[in-house]
Amino acid sequence: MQEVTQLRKGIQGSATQATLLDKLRKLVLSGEYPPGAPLPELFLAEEFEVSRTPVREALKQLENEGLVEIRPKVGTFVRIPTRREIVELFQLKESLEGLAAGLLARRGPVPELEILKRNIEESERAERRADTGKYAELVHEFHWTIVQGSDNSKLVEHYGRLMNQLAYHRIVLETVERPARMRASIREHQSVVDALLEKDPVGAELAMRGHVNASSLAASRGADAGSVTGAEKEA
Amino acid sequence: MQEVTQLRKGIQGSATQATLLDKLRKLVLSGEYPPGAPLPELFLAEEFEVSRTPVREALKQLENEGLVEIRPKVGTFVRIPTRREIVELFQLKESLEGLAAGLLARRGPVPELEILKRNIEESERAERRADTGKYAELVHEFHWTIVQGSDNSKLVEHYGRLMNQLAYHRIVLETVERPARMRASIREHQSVVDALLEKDPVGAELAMRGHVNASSLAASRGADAGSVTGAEKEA
DNA sequence: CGTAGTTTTGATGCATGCAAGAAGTCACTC
DNA sequence: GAGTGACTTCTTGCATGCATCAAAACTACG
Repeated sequence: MQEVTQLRKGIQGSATQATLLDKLRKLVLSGEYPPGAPLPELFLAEEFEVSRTPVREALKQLENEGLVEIRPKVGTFVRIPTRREIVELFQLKESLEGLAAGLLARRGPVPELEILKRNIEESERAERRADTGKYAELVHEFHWTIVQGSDNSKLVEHYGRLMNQLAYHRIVLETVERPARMRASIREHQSVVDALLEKDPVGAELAMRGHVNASSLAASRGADAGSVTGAEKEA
Repeated sequence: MQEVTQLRKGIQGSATQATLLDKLRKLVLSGEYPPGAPLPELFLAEEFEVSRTPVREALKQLENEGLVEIRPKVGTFVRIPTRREIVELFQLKESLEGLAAGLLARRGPVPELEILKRNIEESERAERRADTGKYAELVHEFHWTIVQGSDNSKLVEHYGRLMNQLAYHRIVLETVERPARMRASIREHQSVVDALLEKDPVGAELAMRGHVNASSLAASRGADAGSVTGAEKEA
């Protein structure tokens, strides 16, 4: 095993660490390792055919991102999220996306606007086809486009962290954008774009915040309904 | 040296790592290691009388916090901040503190209000005495009290990261709350508290954002004036 | 004198050994 | 049978060695 590793290191360069972190993050986010599951360094090291050292570093990073909990001298575990945290994260989401929309509106004519318009059209098609998978993907894109269009790298950075923590709760949230809300959600997207077209920062921010808020309300209601049932589906 | 370390480990438990991280962070934030300075693992290891491993972990953490930059296979360096980043961070600060003020206003009667009122009184005294040190400290406290009063742990967490990155730019920013702005700043604090007393979330948020925005404008103007001159003062 | 190729240096990235500690297990006592 | 104590096991935390690689220094050549 040692020789194999050495070889791969020689070939791949030091992309090992970043790759490893990504893999681990994906496994936690997807629920492959469910909340509460232990993540022993040695086990993961063998799993990924590296030594404990890079695994350790990756785990520390994940702890920093809020996905796992390291109990000193005991072990690392996938964090168990609380409902309260979800509410808190949605409050943050609202604020950050509102900021992004406002900044984007201030930027004048930007390519993002075309992308958003097309996104809405596609969303409508997906809604008509009742293609919830495609729809969810488009929603995700819509929000990210606005954030990245804010042209504020620090905002993007913090938003990314936030979304990682929220994506982690996707288990709970996947039931969210259910058909009943899809139409309303699209209308809200449209009004955000309208404000952007009119270069109205305040309007854009308010529209965005209203939208996120509405989604979050639907989300928490959804979570109340069937929270645990969908937990193992993704794995 | 090895035995000494072993001993200390036995005595102190595993508080070593957290302590080390704090020390390193402080050294970077204070400018002891100025922007651009290299941070070789071996050097730091000897400096703190530990091995490279814990140093490495601490450095990775600092990279994650945006304070240092790790160039693979080359080395770690104290990050050189750009002016643009400062603007970006202030935009985020405005948004997050606005959110916090709004949330706090929604919470009804809370002990934080008394703290804030006292803070303003003390600030006025400090202003009359032209005690800029005390005044800066009070401003810091004011803002943190509001954020922590939001009762949103995730907000506090993200705000903390943000402020670390901003504190890092303190070198540039310290010239900010100059006497000319102190009185205006206190008035703005007062209007925030007024809105809080009236349990007016929207008003509180707007007041807070207006205040942060005004500070940030003053800050960037200050930075434009004498940015580099004060750089070594703090070290 | 400038430039390309080569060597040397110095730092990181990873693997591994060892000690310390926490948690669960088992036996022993009352 | 229940509770308490020692013990075993499993895991982390840290130290250190070695291979790798980037960049600087040096040399030779045009």
